[in-house]
Amino acid sequence: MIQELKASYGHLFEDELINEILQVGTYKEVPEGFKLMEIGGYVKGMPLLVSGVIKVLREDKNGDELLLYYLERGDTCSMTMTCCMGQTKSEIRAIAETDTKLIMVPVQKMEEWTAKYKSWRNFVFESYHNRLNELLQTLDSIAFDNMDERLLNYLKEKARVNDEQIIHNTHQEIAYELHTSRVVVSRLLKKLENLGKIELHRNNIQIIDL
Amino acid sequence: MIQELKASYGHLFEDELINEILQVGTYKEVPEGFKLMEIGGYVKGMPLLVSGVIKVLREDKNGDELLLYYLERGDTCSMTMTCCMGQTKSEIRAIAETDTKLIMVPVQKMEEWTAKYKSWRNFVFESYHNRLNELLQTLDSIAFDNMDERLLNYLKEKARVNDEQIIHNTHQEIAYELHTSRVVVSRLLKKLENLGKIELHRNNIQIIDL
DNA sequence: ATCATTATGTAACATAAGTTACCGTGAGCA
DNA sequence: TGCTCACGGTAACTTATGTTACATAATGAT
Repeated sequence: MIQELKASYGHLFEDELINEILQVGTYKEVPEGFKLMEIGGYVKGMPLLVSGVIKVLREDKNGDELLLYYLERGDTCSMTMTCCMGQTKSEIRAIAETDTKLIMVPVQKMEEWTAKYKSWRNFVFESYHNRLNELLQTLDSIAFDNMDERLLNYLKEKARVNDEQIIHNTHQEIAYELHTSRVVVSRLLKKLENLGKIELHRNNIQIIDL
Repeated sequence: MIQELKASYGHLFEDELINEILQVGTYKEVPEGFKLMEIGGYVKGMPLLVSGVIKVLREDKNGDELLLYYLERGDTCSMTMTCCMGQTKSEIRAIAETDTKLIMVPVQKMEEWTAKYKSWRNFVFESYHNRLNELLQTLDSIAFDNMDERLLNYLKEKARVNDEQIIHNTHQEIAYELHTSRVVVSRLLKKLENLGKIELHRNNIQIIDL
């Protein structure tokens, strides 16, 4: 755990804080698809992401989803922080996009460290900053872009976080995360294929040139 | 200034912090329509809202706007906070929806007080929490609702923050804040009038029963 | 090999929203 | 009074997206 922690957070936190984290934090590995947080659920710990990717989703009245953003190494979940503090329920769902390693820190420490460590304060504020900006970007995309642009962004982002030129998803799954229908996704993907930007295969999409 | 501050924040902050705010803060009154923050602008102070309403807007590539949410008494601008800390530019525009009174606090104090005062920490975190949730609600509305529902929400929210049953806006202005066209707004407003929910007049809308 | 299941392709149609155009009305002003 | 102009009403049309339906292809299980 100590190597993992230092590798991802050593440049951010002073040694004393690193030691505190080691004492109270618990190391956790979760497989792809693991649900880390459910809407309406209470939060007991705050996750520090060591490796892997977590996708954060929002749900509509019918139970359908919408992808908000990804969390990556060095990130933490701001929603969790706010929830911890206020003892309120989670507004989002968090699912491991890939196999993921993380360190869980008990909620109480969060407040304590904010007073005690400047580096922790910076980390927390920067974290909020990043999450707010990512939410804004998502909102831009939904409010201002057509579905074809959103799909293109989705493919790019997915390829980036997974560091792969092949998207391992069905059209149905993509439709679900973009909150649209399978037919629409198939239609637009076919257009992208005809433009030579991607190649469509069963269960996966090969990115040629986005 | 001291009465204003105590009235809006006295129950939140300890006396010592109130005194610090009085020493370094500057009292400001701005008229309706005043631009408090521009996209791309740097932030020198953090606003504590004493009275009035501020609307927070996002801009698309073409320079058209979208209303994100309102700030009210007791609120502060989380975007400002994050910007201050990171010395980054503003991602949003803030305009006084009504005549507004506020106290501006220099950025440097923000960090200092976070270490020093528990009540300030709570205030800052709660503020982030509220803003994140409001952004999520806005996002829900845009991602999941049709324009008629968004319009309805808009009217309700506008009536609420201005504490009035008459909306003093042209259809064009409403269209602008919802990021749609005047014709669409007129069309949907007429529907609402036919349903007996509102009455349309020149330059204003009388709310009957939303 | 046969069959069931799942993924994808595609047509045909429905609907919400955006666009263009034109008109009437009321407010303010010369 | 009459002119101008901003505001709002509405028709007609386009486009993006959602929906339904069905066909075909790939996969895996038996």
